[in-house]
Amino acid sequence: MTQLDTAPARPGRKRDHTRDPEILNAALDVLAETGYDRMTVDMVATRAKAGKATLYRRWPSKAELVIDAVACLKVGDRDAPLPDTGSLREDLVSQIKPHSIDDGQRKLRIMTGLASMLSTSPELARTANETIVRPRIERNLALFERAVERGEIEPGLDLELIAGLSTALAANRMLLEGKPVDRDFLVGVIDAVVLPALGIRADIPA
Amino acid sequence: MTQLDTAPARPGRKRDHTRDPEILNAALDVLAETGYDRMTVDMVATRAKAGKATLYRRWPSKAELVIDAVACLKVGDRDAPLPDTGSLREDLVSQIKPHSIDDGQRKLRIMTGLASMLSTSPELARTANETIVRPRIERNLALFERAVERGEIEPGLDLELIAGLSTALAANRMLLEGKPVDRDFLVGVIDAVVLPALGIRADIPA
DNA sequence: GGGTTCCGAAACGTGGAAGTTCCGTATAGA
DNA sequence: TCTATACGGAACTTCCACGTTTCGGAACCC
Repeated sequence: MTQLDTAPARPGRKRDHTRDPEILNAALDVLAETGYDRMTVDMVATRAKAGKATLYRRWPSKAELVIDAVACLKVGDRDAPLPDTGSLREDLVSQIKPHSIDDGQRKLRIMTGLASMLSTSPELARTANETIVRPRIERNLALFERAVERGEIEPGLDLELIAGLSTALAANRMLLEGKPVDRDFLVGVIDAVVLPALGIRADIPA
Repeated sequence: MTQLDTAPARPGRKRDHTRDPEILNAALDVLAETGYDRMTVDMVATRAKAGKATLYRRWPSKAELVIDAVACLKVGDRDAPLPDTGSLREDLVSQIKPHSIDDGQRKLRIMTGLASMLSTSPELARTANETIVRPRIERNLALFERAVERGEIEPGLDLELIAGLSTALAANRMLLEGKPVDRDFLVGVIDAVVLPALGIRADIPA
């Protein structure tokens, strides 16, 4: 019905969409550092070495820019192969790599920056949940289910709840206690909470 | 040196300090509902049926008003007697009362509203931690230690970590999943995570 | 009772950030 | 080559919330 239906061929310079990821990444960085409310569009533009007009040409508002940035957030090592050592503990621990820790810290900071919006915008809450926390939980669930098939843990447990333990505790530690989420902490959570909840006694107590 | 050193006796109407708690409570309500950045001093004044000038006569800025409100937050049932049923599970479950659930939900929402400030203001982070989350953890720790003395759980566990499980999971559930933190959920956390982490097998599986 | 201060309410000044427009330059289509 | 658009950069407008001041009235001390 509109003139754009049949004639989208406009003259003039085309938008350089290769810059989109840089802008969205800059938005995520500023978001992680300052939080949604204190973050300004100027900060994002400066960080991305772009003009503010360029940003508003592509996203209608600050809110939509942030939503898109979260939605396009690199899913991290989703495609990385799941470890399969035959031992659930080894599988879980082998997932804790320096790269994975840094990635997790950044995502945690992004979630913190979004916190004030999560209760206001259900759409953003759903997007953030699906792109940031779900992938991590899904990986844990996959490891758990393989352990069930091996007979290492018994069926019937609330795996969903247990798979979310590490992220919840990590968020708590960083936000409230202000302590770093390092390898020792994550291994400690696995041994002290996750494995016991799965019915696996700590076999390396000393 | 100033005239206030020796002569604090000023004439005129005195400040009605009985209104302080109402104002601080209104501030906490608005904070829980809208979050720190979207909260305005006008909202607090209107909610408290007070003038904005009255608020600024007592607190020099919005930030200090909020800090004071959090610091003066009613510590809830800190003085309520600890349950002592002889069974750790009974002790933990008996703490879950309707009043306690509502109180916890409100405090969780306040923490959410503060989230954007926690990483900015260490003073506020410490205050919020001490008045909101620590009391709950301390109660759990006390119950745990009595269970250690009874021989119900073995010593040497990371009780500090385990005592913070329920609050961390409750925050996660409300903020990310948007589901209510009700009695069933809290009991489920105790049975599926807390007690196993303490080395107590679930004795009521069926 | 006079003077001083507090009260709630409303108007006011100010700064900062969202969103818009303009500029000079660069790039693509006709 | 000419025109229309995108680009980075900066000025600009608009809006909103902090924080201040003013006002009529009420409470308290002398």
